[in-house]
Amino acid sequence: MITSHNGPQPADFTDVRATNLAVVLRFVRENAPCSRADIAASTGLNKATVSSLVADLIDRRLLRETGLTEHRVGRPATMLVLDGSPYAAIGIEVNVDYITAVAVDLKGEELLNWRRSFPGGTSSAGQAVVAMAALARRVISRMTKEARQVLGLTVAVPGLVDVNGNVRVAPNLGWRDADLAGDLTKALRDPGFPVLVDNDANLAALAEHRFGPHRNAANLVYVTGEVGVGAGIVMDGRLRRGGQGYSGEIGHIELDPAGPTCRCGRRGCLEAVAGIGAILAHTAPDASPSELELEIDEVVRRARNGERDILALLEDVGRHLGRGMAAVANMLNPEVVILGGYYVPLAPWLVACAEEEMYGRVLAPGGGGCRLEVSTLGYGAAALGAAARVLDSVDSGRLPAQR
Amino acid sequence: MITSHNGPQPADFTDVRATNLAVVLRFVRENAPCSRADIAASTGLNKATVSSLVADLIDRRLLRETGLTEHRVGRPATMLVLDGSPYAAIGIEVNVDYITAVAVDLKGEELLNWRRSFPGGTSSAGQAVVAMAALARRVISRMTKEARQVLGLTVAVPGLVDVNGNVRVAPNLGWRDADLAGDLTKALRDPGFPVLVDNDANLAALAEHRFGPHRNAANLVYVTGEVGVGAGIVMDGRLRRGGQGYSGEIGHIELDPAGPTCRCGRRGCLEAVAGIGAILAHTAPDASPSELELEIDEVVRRARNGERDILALLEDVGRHLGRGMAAVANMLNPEVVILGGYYVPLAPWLVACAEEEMYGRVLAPGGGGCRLEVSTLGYGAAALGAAARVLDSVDSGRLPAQR
DNA sequence: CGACATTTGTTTGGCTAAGAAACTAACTAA
DNA sequence: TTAGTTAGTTTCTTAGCCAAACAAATGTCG
Repeated sequence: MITSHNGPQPADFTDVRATNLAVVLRFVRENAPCSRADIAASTGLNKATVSSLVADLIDRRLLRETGLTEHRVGRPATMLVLDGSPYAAIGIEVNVDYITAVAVDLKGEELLNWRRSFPGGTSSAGQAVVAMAALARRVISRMTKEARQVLGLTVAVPGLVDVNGNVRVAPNLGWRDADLAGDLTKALRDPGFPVLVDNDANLAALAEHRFGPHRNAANLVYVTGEVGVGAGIVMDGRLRRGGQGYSGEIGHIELDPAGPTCRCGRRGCLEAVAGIGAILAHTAPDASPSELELEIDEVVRRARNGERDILALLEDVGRHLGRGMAAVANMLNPEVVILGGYYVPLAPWLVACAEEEMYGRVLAPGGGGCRLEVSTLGYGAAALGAAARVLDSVDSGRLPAQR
Repeated sequence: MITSHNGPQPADFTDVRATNLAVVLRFVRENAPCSRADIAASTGLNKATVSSLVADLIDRRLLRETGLTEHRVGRPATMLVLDGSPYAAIGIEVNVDYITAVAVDLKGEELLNWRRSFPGGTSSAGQAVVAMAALARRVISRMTKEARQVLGLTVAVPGLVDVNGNVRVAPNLGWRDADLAGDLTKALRDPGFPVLVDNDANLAALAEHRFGPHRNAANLVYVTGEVGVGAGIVMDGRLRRGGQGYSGEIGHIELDPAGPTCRCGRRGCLEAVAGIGAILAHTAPDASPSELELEIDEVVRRARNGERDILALLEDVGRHLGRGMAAVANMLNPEVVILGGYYVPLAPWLVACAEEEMYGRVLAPGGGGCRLEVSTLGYGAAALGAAARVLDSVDSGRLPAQR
């Protein structure tokens, strides 16, 4: 059944074509190498239709024929695979102390991953645009040199990004009301591909949804573990941004009215009791943002050494985290909640407690089938998701123009 | 853009037709009376296509031509309206002390609204099926007498209902693992229309989404105010049920580890500090479920009289409720949170406090545009939503067969 | 080895349904 | 009466899916 998801929009033949092109593309992505006959059999599309769709996709160099099948009864099949080579999707993540750029091909293979230090915490949005544009230009020129067409660029920002891609507030960067997408487009002088901006947690969720081990889950939540705690929500296979794009702001869910003071001014917020800050408040109260990674390494070292107070601290944080995740699981019933950011290195000491708390608090029998897992995508999840955002629009049928 | 929302499903012409029929149907629902020319102009469909679609819908008696327009320049337009008369959708709500059945026509006009007392709290699911089937048969025969074709029947159950319509747990009814949809279909002996089961909060949310004053909101949350507190979540225009169908279980979000004990055994759950039970625990600790309505009336009377202790109690509950709703608003960023059930009569004394707490706690600027409102649909919201569930499948293109 | 079975992918023709443009219809205004 | 305006239909074209026949390439078995 076809359903337009942004209100009553009529459909026509080009929509059918786009839908079916996307179906074939996604099928090959998941089942490569496969033959036209496989596609027809599995999708229910007619063989003739599949041939036509595949021809179109080969013309656009999204698919490529590889060799034939080995000895079997009947005519050997021509196998098809994704042809990543002529395209690239760019994701950029801006953060307190660095900017990361990644480029991936259609398959999601990482083509480059550049990190460049940048004083995000003390720079204006304008300065960030200049820095991002410079980095982006280098990435674009590298891609061009490799004869790849850039399909799009998405920027991941730690903060509230509205549905139009304007950054409303980015507390750690000190930005307010910045039209990042517009300014960056201008700075790149009409680059000929879409430039988008989205929240980092949203994009990390997208990365998990496309590349992670739980990519089959239609409902998942990604939780960032930085100084701030945010979430990206995928429900029914798509990112859900809410009315204005501010969904997933779980950091200030109040878990304990008698808890410690949060930087938002209230008490006992999830962020204050289970954020990375809650750990560092005990171990390195004066750490600057750029030292976070080092400090966390130190916490990991001490936990490995079995230091009692650190272990107790982590258990405590884990329990609070579990309580917060129980709220998430109760409200959204996702298949999986994925912990990211600095929760990843700390996971060995956090997750058991968190899981126990969570499962004990989820109302649905068997926890509603919701698991608590740790991200395997590393720190670059948001940048990777930003690139995935570009691929998503290809997957939903907006194919690059024919050669 | 067409997007199939349950995985990669190919599209063909019948999908285009179904989509466009649904577009026209929805347009007329929202803009009746209107002419074919209006439809073409607003939807972007070609005039010829609209004529063909409208002819089809008139054939199926979903639309009807009314008179012509009054004197204007040019040929007068034939106006179109929804033709509710030949169809009916049935919604049934089963509860602790009664079963409600409503029937609506295509426009959502209520055709009947029958309430029948039923000891849900002490009856088995099997007994409930017998009672529901008896009631349903009377409704069906009444509809048949009125020459209406029944398009479907949906049952609203206060409890966890999985994605297949099985009731996993319904604490207040004492049910577990009941295949209500299957059993009711059997009891009705192959009724020739779909029989579905869903959670009451989900369906009430659907009722608000279709009939309520905020029907334009693509993102809304409906909160039940009964002994239990649950939510139905609409995001991007559709009900979001989560992985197994258990989304919206906000009643046991833990707001205060030092709070009063909840019936789930833990402390400080939203339900325990802001549920209706939290009020009655102070005013009528021994009330049985069937006396709830009376007891709430009594609370309203005393609040109207300005009794200090009652007002303080309601303010306190309102503040806790506001904290819970802040968690909802932060996580989902809906356009509106709608309070239902017994919160409605108590709203005059609850909402101001709740709003204040909520707005103060929502991180997004301006509360993320999220308002707190009170349901205007009355106690029958879930039953009405159950009927709306049936209309939804018509609206998404599954039209009844041609005459 | 050759006839036959099996499987793949293409070609042909038919059908559905949307769109463009011309046309008919029914009115107002002057 | 004539011109202008808007509504809705008719006719024709086109996109694109499907079914069925067919061509191609291989294995199998007598």
